[in-house]
Amino acid sequence: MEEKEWKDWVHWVAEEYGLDLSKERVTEKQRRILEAAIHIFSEKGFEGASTSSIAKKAGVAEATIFKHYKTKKGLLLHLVIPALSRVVVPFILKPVVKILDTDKPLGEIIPELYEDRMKLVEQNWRKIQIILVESLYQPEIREAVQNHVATIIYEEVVERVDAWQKKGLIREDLPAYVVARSILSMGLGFIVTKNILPDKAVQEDQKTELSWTTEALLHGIAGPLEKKETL
Amino acid sequence: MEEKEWKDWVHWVAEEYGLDLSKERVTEKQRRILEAAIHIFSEKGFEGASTSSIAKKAGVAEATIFKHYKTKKGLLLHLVIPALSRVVVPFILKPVVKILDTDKPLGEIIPELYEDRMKLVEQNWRKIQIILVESLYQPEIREAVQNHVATIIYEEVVERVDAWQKKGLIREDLPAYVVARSILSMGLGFIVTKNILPDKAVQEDQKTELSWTTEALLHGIAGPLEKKETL
DNA sequence: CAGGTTGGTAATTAATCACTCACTTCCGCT
DNA sequence: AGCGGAAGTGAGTGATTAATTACCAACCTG
Repeated sequence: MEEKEWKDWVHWVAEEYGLDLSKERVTEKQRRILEAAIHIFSEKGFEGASTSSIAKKAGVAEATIFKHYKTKKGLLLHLVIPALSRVVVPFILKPVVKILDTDKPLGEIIPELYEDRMKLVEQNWRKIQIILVESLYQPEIREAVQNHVATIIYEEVVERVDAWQKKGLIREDLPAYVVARSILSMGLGFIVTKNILPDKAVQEDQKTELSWTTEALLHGIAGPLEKKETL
Repeated sequence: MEEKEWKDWVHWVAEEYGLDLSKERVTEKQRRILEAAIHIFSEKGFEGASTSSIAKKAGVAEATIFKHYKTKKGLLLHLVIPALSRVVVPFILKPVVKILDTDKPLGEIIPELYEDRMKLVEQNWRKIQIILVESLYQPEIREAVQNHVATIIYEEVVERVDAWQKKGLIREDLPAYVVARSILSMGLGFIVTKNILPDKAVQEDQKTELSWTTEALLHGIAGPLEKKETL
């Protein structure tokens, strides 16, 4: 189902902005334009980046950009759309297969998931940054992120949690969506603190840090004198 | 100590950009310029906002902006600096007094802290958004956020956790900074999901949601069949 | 009321912006 | 070989940009 909605959205954007997404043929110069655009957009932001600076960095005439992408915003969307689908699909599909065919305890599965999701984020960081920032200013991108990325990831996690609850691996006295939010929050918080406070908030090697994080997530931070609330 | 460093930074910025921060006297028109700038910067981003549109929204001649703030960036910093100090100080000072003179259990203290920190974020959301986005592109702002906001908040939380660990309220087999990261992560995750997935990720009234979040934080999400890792 | 400071502005500036046009070059196809 | 369309470009376009100028009016202060 999400597959269909996603294609609808892509099709809508393509029509709205006159993008030609059908031909996958990209010339060398087009590749260089996209690469230069990723760098300059992520360094200066969409509005702060000039098409002339992108052309210069790509070693291409400015008119070439407009030949292929019609407008500056068209160029942006040509970056964003493939990046979204390339991040969404692995986020959704990989955990499913990975989890369904193992019987490892959560204490091992979760840090593994965190680890390769973080690798994905690191590899695509520039693109992700562009998408996050521009989703604040461009409604089409915001809607795509909300409806075609965040929602789908979240629902996928909720579904997994639900199954785990039935197996007794997760507490059943908390709603599945609260548990899902907790799992995602701890991962997000790890990434954020690792990037803005590298030496304060992440002091050991990543494996150790992730297993501590998982331990806190699974069994909480309360000490012996803090009594459990009755739900 | 953080007080001194903060003032140093403000002084440095003021000198670097020729800002006059000494005179607190603001005329009516200056107030309207700042207000218009907050709205337009947060809607279009710094680069996307034109000084002429700010002037128009403020009902002021464009030259008036430059009379007072010298450059467009000067105007930005005149927004950012007071906003930073107005967010930093309550974030740091309020929890200390609030916690030191109560003996409530963490199960009550933590949701209260989350709640009024969230109120603070909501009230200052436009300014916070500007600061976060521009810290990606403007090194001075990034450094201020890292060194004068994030670090200080983080260290404050670590200090609290340390004290709680000695009282037995928090597990002692996890490093204090990991616990602090967990507390901040759950709060951040709550705010983020509440804003991008309002109806999926936050379904009940805020009080209930916060107490569930706290419960997950304090006692974990693991079920009876997930055994505790030996640390 | 002379003299200086401050708040405010209309008009203008040079630079830069996204984008277009007329044109050439390249390449696959028959 | 040669045609046709796509790829690519140099030289601009008008509009908009941040910032400056030169100037006015209202204020204190002595």
